[in-house]
Amino acid sequence: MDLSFLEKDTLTAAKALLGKKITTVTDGIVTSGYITEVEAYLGLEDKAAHAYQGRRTKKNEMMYRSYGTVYVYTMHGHHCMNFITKDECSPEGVLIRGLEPVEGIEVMQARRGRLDHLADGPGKLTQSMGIRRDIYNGTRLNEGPLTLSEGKVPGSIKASKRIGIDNKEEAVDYLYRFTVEGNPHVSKDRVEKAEFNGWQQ
DNA sequence: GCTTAGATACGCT
DNA sequence: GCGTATCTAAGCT
Repeated sequence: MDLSFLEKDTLTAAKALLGKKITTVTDGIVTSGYITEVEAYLGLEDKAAHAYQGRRTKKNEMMYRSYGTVYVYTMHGHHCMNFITKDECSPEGVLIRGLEPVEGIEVMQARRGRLDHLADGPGKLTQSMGIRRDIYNGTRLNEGPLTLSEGKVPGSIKASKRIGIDNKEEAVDYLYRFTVEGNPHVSKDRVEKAEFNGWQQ
């Protein structure tokens, strides 16, 4: 699919990613899901971002690549995945935080060691889809093991505060987290489940 | 079902 | 050493 929507504005790109389908092939096994939850991280001026004030380290180097790059990092023994937006001068990206599983559900269950809550959190979805830093970090969408394609369209999009970024002063209040309203495959929130999981018909 | 505490390990300094 | 854009299980209701 055409990825140029990732080039312009990160907040718009974040919302546009909701409903898109992610497909991974790890160890020859296919898994896929629709994106239900994302967060935007706006580089230089965002105190919660890894690249705040142009901070550049080995870890966040991939944030300084152009749109369509995959950035994976580890924390607390888990992996988190971002899709980079914009260009080399704008270290911005979108953290993928939730997926509604579609294909390879049995594999996802095996990788997670449980039957549900397979991808309703950033560490959970990387685990169930086999996304590891050593394989995926620095790859590009649709040119490597990860494919982005059209999927569903959200009925309505809900904006909220980002998760897990206490101690980041005013940045904690930015409404840079976006979820598909009524979809249960999201972290934290208590969701009143909607018809069709909140997707347009 | 909800809230909380503690485990966790990796990359970077 | 230390900080971390997390997860799980326990304990309660």
